[in-house]
Amino acid sequence: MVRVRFAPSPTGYLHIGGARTALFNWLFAREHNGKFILRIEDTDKERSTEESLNEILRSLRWLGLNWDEGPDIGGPYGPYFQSQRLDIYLKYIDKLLDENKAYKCFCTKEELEEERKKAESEKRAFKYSGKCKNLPEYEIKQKEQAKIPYTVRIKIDQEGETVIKDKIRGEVVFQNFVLDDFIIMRADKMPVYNFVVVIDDALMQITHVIRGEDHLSNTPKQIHIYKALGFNIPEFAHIPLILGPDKSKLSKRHGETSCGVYEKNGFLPEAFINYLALLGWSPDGEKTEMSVDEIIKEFSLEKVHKAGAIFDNQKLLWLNGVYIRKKNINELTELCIPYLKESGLITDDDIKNKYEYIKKVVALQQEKIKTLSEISHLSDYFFKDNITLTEDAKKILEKNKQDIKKVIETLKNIIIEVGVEKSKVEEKIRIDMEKAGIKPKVFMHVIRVILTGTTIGPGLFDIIETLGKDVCLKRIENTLANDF
RNA sequence: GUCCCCAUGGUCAAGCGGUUAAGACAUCGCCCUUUCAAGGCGGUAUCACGGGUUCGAUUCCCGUUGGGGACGCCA
Repeated sequence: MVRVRFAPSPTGYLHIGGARTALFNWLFAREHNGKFILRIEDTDKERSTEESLNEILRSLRWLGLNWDEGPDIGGPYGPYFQSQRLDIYLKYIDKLLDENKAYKCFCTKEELEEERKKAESEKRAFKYSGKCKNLPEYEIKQKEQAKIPYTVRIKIDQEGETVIKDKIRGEVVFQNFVLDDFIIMRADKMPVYNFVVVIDDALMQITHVIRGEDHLSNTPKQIHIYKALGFNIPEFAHIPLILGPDKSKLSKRHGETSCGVYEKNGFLPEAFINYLALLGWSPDGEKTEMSVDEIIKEFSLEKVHKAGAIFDNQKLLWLNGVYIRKKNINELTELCIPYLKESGLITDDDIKNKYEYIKKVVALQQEKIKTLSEISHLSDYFFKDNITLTEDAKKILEKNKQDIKKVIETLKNIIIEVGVEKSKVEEKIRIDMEKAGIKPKVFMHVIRVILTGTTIGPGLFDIIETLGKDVCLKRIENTLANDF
């Protein structure tokens, strides 16, 4: 049975890199009918918050990455908060101490800091001196009685090498002498990440550890702990990092990295998943639009790339547009309504009373919007009483100054006479404008501008029909009042 | 600095010893068109470098260079 896990620490929102790590784990679990486990790494009490936790869970749910065991739903290997597993960790610390595989270290932070500086000035890598490794028993007792704080270090045999079997990178070899007797428990009795992660993965029966490449160099440390404790070593898969445009690890300084913000900005989860899955992985390089089911079916760790991939907002935006265009209009309307409401274009009453109108507007904009949030600024003239002209719109009027009055009056008569039904009004406009000696390009542009205030938008006759007779006539009168 | 990982167009990427080196995004033309999109057609653009191995290297090996990551009593 495949068991994988995603283990975020609740010290902030779920960022893009985390989301993709979660996604790859989830895909692997679903593909193999395994379990996807969510574990919260909240041993850093200072920085962990409840809000962060909720935000992370929210984003995972938004993406549809459902977990089989986790903090909110429990499971047979709980608890799923590391902060609730302290006694377990301490038990294993004691075990290593008893078996003489670890020792207490009374060195202070200051002492270590000095050694570290010294190593740096001598241009060599810092390694713990091993000063406390062979303290005589009586000295340890003495120090303990004197309540001198201590950390616990694991003994690392300097001979030999540690081989990581990685499903993506093959065998990665580290010489053991690059490691020192590293700390596994802090002076405040809190075990460190590299220790607890091993205990949890072992006890939770994790079979495959799929995580970011930034953890690759932690892995030899963890393997030593697995071995010291006699645990089975899981398979590893270190996935390439997501990079910013400058090719360094994607982070805040590259711009927006929070999943939650992508949601707010009107990205669709299916588009986001599709894009993320194809970052660092591709089934054949051919497919770019894939449903979640297809991705699950095709996913394999062996086809994951080794090199990091730059996050390309532009391509994500394009893909989001593809998904928006594929949405059926009822669903899309529902998705757009919150954005229209938030920008003050519609009220709860409008949603009840003018639903069909809203839907028409959304349908007209469907092929233009790349994110849901774009619906608002593209559609304001459908909802506002008074429109304002953009700079480009003003230019159009300026350019066609001498014809404006004729165009508008002709239009007014047409609407009064035949109404606004698309087919009728189009035919009539074309005929009457020609009679009046006005070129299509001129009247089309002028009408668009006086009805919408902008030079861009859906088809003109769609606009007229959707706005309706009253609104069209009102905007015509307003323009005539301006006296050209 | 030490250790580790990586290297096909601007970006995502196919390729797994013999190819005119796919495809997508972006970009640039053209078409469609009342505008903006969408769509259609076409163009520009890639194997980091140097050695091997081989009849033949983008592909295998070794170096160089370049990029990245890790080196905490953070996770």
